[in-house]
Amino acid sequence: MPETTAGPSPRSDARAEQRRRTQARILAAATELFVATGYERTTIRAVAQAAGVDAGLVMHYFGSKQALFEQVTRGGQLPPAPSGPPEQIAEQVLAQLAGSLETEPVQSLALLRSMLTNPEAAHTMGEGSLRYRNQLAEAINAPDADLRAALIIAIIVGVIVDRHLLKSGGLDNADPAEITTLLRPALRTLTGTPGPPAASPPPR
Amino acid sequence: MPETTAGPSPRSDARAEQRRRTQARILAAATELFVATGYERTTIRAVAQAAGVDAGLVMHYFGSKQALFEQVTRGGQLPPAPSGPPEQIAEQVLAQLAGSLETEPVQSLALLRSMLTNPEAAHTMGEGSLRYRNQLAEAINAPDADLRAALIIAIIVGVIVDRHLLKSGGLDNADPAEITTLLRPALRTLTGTPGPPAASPPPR
DNA sequence: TCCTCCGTTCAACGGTCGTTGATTGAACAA
DNA sequence: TTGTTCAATCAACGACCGTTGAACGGAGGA
Repeated sequence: MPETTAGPSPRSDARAEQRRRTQARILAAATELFVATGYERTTIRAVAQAAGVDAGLVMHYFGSKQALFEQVTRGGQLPPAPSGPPEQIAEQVLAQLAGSLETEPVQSLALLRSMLTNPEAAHTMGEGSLRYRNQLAEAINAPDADLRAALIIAIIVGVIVDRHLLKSGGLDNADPAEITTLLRPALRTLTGTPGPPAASPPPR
Repeated sequence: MPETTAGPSPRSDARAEQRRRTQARILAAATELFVATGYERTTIRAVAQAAGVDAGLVMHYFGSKQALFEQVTRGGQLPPAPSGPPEQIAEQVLAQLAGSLETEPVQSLALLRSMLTNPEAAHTMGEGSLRYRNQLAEAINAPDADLRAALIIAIIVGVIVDRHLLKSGGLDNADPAEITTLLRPALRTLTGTPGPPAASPPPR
């Protein structure tokens, strides 16, 4: 028994390093498979093979398939909800969307794809989404702000689903800048655009 | 052997009637389960039990689980793509969306939910969606009509997914009329609204 | 050196899945 | 009636799943 009770081997331990590396490899393989094929089709054995280890080791480290999935999605944080003056909300949402279009937020994708078949995943994302939506609604000063916020989220979800999950939707390979440019006027009709009279002159 | 070779027993056959009824019951149960839980979690045994028959009978009538699924989604037809003057396209899309918000198009939902986990389903809907998108793009006269059409579809998909599949999205229980009212200006920014100078005066 | 720890593998379990083929029993034709 | 057809059931198969517990083997401390 070691002398200190306040930590797992403070000295440099080659085995602990190896353990961490293997865990990370398993987590990476699991993330990739969950995103690619969803919760149901992803098997512990496939994750283990992709990580180059035995299936039993995955169980030993993560306890169960469900726990592994939760560990994967734990890393996927929603971006901070937009705030500030209403005319900037659309810009913030568009900026976040642009980021999601270029570099895939793999954890969120795993959650999104899996929540359609896995009730646990639906619950996990449902909570995060609710917080984001409430903050978004708060930033929109309108009597129907809740519905407007829900629609904005629905649009974002639709674009991400279309691009990353349904590969044949027509938004794959599209330029993120063009997408945001076309989406800007549409989102502004939902965020309020209160003050300025002539907001978006259509190019004609 | 009957006298006519041109049809399966033209006289009233109680067995044929019973057979048709059972097949319909299986198909209804399968549709409901595919929509509710997706392709992977739907088992032949569960379908059979919900229809009050044996699992073997489902196989005998439909051949395989995949064939049963295709039979279910075969009935789900996309609405005719909008056409006519650009300023009416948004209205036609909104009208179709309103219909989808009130009475669930169960076959399309089964496809939509399952295509996120089942590659075959993704391919099936990908074809139908492509036709719809091309027609929609043709009705929009703009250099980036293809991308605009894809975005319109993405928005519709997002709204339907949010309302019917992710139950916690904030669009469930929302009034379809309110949804379409809020979505109208947003869609008009995508369909073009070409001629008239002052198209949509924001309520102020 | 011997002993212990621990990352890792291995074989196997109970269960469920899609699928199959033999079998039953009632409705039909003769 | 007798024989045939066919909707429907039943038991079982092989495969794969998540999960478990015993066993192996190299590294670290004595």
